[in-house]
Amino acid sequence: MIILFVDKFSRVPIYEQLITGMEREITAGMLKNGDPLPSIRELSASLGVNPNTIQKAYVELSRRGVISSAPGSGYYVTPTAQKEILRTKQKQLAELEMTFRELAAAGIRREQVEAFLDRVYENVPEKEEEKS
Amino acid sequence: MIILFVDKFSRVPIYEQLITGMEREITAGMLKNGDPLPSIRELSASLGVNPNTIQKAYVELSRRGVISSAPGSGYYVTPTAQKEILRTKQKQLAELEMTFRELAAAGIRREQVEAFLDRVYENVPEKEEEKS
Amino acid sequence: MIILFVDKFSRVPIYEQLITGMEREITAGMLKNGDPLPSIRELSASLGVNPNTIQKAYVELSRRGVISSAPGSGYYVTPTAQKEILRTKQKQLAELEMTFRELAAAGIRREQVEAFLDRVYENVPEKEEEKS
Amino acid sequence: MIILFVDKFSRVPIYEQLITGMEREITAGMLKNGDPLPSIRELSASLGVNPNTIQKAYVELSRRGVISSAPGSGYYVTPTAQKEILRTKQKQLAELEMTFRELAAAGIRREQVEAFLDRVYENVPEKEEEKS
DNA sequence: GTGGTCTAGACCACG
DNA sequence: GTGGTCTAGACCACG
Repeated sequence: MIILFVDKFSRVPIYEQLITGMEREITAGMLKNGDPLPSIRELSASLGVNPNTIQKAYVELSRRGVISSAPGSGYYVTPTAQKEILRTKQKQLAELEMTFRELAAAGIRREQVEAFLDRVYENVPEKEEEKS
Repeated sequence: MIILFVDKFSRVPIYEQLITGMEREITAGMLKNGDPLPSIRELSASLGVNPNTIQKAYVELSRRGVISSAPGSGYYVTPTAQKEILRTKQKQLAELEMTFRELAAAGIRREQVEAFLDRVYENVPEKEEEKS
Repeated sequence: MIILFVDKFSRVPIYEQLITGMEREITAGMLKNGDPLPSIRELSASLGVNPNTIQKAYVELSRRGVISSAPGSGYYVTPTAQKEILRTKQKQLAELEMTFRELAAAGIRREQVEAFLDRVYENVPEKEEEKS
Repeated sequence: MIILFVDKFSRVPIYEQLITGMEREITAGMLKNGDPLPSIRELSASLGVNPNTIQKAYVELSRRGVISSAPGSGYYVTPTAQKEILRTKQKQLAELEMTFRELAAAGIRREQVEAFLDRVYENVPEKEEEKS
């Protein structure tokens, strides 16, 4: 059972929230290689989100190689999903470099960032190498 | 002499670029307590940006307590500017917690983040206590 | 049905009149938690006020936590709207302290202020506790 | 010795601050019937305020009958100053009626306003009838 | 000169 | 449809 939430008041577009949510389901192992994704109309109904918005998220996830559509039978998780997600996350990290330079320049010390990371990484399990 | 650049084609709104740029000028010590900012019209002309856009940035910086307007006379850096900037940057860091949890969950290991931080913090001078 | 009036010739800026008017609608119970506000274009048309001016008011109300924008869908009254409005009004009262000290110093006696308050508070209903 | 302060960062125009300040000097008895006001150039120098701004305040105070100019010899306090000041303050109070209605409608209870007035009126001496 | 407000109109992303 | 950003240009009060 997939659990996704969308916050329509967020400045993050809903389709991006959907992408992030699906990626989370996959990295958490709730959705595995070959598993079917909920149909667009199903997810649209359960989340109260416009079908076009679901569609947009699915198309983008397909573009990234995380999911794939089998004509007539919906979307399913690809074998390379985990790897592709990791790749986009690494790109995201790289894009934060300018932001962190600003933080550092404003006086935020590395120790504070380390404390922040301690919070983030507590309880993060060592990810065994899964080739999925 | 203030050096600001704006990229009109960036997906980051111009007024946000201006806010970040002014904050950088202040944290870098190019603009100090009591210093006047360039007038709206002046900056508008030198950057080729509409005065309304400059004003939007100045108003937001005022709201944050970084600058203050003396109507009829212009905008000035407040005594608490450095502190207010640090405060907003700390808030920005806190808001990145979810993002980093996603990165961690996707398999980005702490060592990789530390390498990232090494790059960010090389050449960041120890900020001496400035009381002004 | 929302009833707002703006006086274009007032020395009070239109966007401030809009803020006060919306707050009045909410405190009067005409707009409740979760209710959508009129869209910017709609209100612009019905009041004969430029959309930018409407937006300026909406943005300030958002900043105060009274309303919230759901991009692509519109603005909505927040659950905490009543509380936030009360908070800003209390701040407004506090800011009148200097003004009243001047009145008192000039010889306006407390009895006269009490008579003034009698007029203000006649017909003000006891506000029952509304949890929403 | 007259003590006036102006805050160039206030949204209250400087010339209004000057008017209020002069009225305060008079109601406090620092300036009495017939006393000369500081010359415009003198006050301009001591406050660091544009002479035109001082002039504007003096003209408005003259209009209200609080001060009067003797051609060639500057401005002085009129015999009716106290009375005129009281009159304008009463008008100011009346103009606050709408504001207070909004406060009341938002849920600010009369008891809270009374507490506010307690603070304002503590230490306000009973003003004996001075015809000046 | 300065900032503050407002209009008119355009273009964009998002749903 | 919705809001968000931006430009161009005007007018005003204030100093």
